[in-house]
Amino acid sequence: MNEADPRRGSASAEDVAAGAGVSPSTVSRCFASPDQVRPETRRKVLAAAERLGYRPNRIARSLALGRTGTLGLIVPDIANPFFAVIVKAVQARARRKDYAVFLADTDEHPDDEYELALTLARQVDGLLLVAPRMTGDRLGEVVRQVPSVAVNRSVAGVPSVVAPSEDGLRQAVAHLHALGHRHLALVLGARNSWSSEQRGHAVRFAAEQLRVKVTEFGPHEPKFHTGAQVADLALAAGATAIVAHNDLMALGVLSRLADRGVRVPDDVSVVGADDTLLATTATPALTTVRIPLDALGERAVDLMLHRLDDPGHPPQEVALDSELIVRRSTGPAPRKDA
Amino acid sequence: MNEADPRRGSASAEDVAAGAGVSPSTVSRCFASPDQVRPETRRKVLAAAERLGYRPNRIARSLALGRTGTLGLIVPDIANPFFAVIVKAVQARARRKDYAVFLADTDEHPDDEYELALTLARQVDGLLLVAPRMTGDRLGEVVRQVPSVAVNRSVAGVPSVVAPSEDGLRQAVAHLHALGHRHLALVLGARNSWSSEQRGHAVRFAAEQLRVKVTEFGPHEPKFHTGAQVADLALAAGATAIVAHNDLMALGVLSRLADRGVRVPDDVSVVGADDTLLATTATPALTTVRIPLDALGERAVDLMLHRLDDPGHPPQEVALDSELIVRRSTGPAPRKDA
DNA sequence: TTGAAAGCGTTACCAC
DNA sequence: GTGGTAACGCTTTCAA
Repeated sequence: MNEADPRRGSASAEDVAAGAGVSPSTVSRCFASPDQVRPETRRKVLAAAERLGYRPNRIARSLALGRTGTLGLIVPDIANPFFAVIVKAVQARARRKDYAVFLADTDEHPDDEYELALTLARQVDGLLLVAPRMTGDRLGEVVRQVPSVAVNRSVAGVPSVVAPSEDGLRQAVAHLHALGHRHLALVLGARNSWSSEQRGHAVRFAAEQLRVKVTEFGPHEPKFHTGAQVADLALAAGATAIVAHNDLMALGVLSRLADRGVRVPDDVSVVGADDTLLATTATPALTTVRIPLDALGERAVDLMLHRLDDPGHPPQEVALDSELIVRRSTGPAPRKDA
Repeated sequence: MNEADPRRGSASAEDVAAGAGVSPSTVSRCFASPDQVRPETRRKVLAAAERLGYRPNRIARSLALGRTGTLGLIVPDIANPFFAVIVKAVQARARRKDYAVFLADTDEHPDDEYELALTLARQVDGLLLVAPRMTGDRLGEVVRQVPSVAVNRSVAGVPSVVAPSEDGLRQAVAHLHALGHRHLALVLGARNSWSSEQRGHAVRFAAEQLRVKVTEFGPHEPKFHTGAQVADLALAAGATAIVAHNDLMALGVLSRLADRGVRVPDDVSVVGADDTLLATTATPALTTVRIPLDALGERAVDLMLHRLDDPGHPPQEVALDSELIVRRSTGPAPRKDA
């Protein structure tokens, strides 16, 4: 390596060693454990490193150490605001802890998810599986290969961090009940979605307690157009409030209702879930259940790192609270006799 | 390595070699260039590999090869739908080409961006810089260290892929003009935003050609609430159509208009830009200028890979077209005498 | 405190 | 076709 040419593939520890008149070992120590080297020597080395634009090669270090300083992150769909926020939080947290993040988007494809997990397994220290859609068996296999943490899916034996929407949804049903609604439509999400099932349960249970009638629709792909589709069915069923699996579907509902001239919240109330950007910017703004997505991501990283430090640790499940955020899209139920 | 224990840190090529009664070299060849090894031998090796759950260690391979099979991707903010779509496209394209993606979110912080780029430089084959905010000097430095492609920023000497919004905005103005609008409000974005200036120019120019009056507002932080704020001003100025810097601001406009009982598009037409998820899911759906974000991401990867294959290639700038997408939020101008 | 040398798992070159 | 060997850049004993 030519000193005057600090470009691609640039200086190695050996170059720096030569430049500082020390051995490569010492250079390594200067970066790994600076206090094991005499201050004067360290200065010399650091100067040479600076001059040569030296940065330790993480690849080589990984090979020597057996650790990569990298976390794998697998999400179903980054373009989904829900996951985007989690990704961002994970990214930020990991970086604070000096970890890089390998990102993989499965496009909601369970098979790809499994393959990706297996591939990533070998090149990361830990794997963060966000809302994994793969079967429990496969998940188990992945977990056996690499330290993993599941986000937003609870599986026995797998450390996970979830945000049960029970609290928020219970609040939502209570809110609607208080407004006089006695019949609500429940719009389910994807077929294999753990969170959809869980949300369904929560609504059903809360409604039963309050003697509110529930008509269910779905499971459906949690998309805008399926929301729109369900709006008509919900209306036909006579529901005065619609609780959607997520904000996106709620927006679909809103859109279709507007097309039909049905007023929100005067004629029908609509509730979303997740409190994504979509909910705040909708017209009317969506009443929704807020999931602390950033906290989800952060806790997942923390759990992972904790686990890496202490591999003997038993699997742990972290649960965060959700809460109802009331906005314009919900209002008093229309009077029957009106 | 115990044969019966194919778990973490599992079998190496040497283990497989032992199991198959061949040398490590042969094992390597079986995966790198299978046709250079006799079918029978290959079968033996593959069987042993299967049995041991062997997968080549990418880290070690990277070190030996000097290539990582990884692309670095740096974005200002993943939670921004605009960037999220690009990330997704890059991810998908890279994976098709057997590249993994290292993701870094800078949180719009130019200094972090620079540091991250330098760090990533050593562990990826190429760097994709999306809308980089760092200074030209630093950008140059990064580019000298690692093959890079800039997305949505055009810099001399740096290969890049950009999508000027001129076309789409010209179409937007023509569209409004054809509908009878003769006075439009132009809502600018951030003060130092290259794209805001560029978009402003495009609208002004097109409007001048068609003798459409333009009243400008801003520059403003490109947020929802600033859009809402401007709506009243635009109305007061007598504009019948509002062209916003991006979809988010357009939604702000929509929201405020709804609050005031102003109908869209009957009383006022609204146009956004970027065609993010927000535009499609708005009520009414937003007429907007589509930037082909996925194509932007894909082309960036292609450009990168092309460059890696042929390092002698001169920097190239790929420009993609933007186009107007007409949706419900625009309609005929209200008649003056009505 | 510092240096020499072995090793991490793979690939590539050169013999056989 | 296949095996031996060096090399990738770093960390880490073990001696000095």
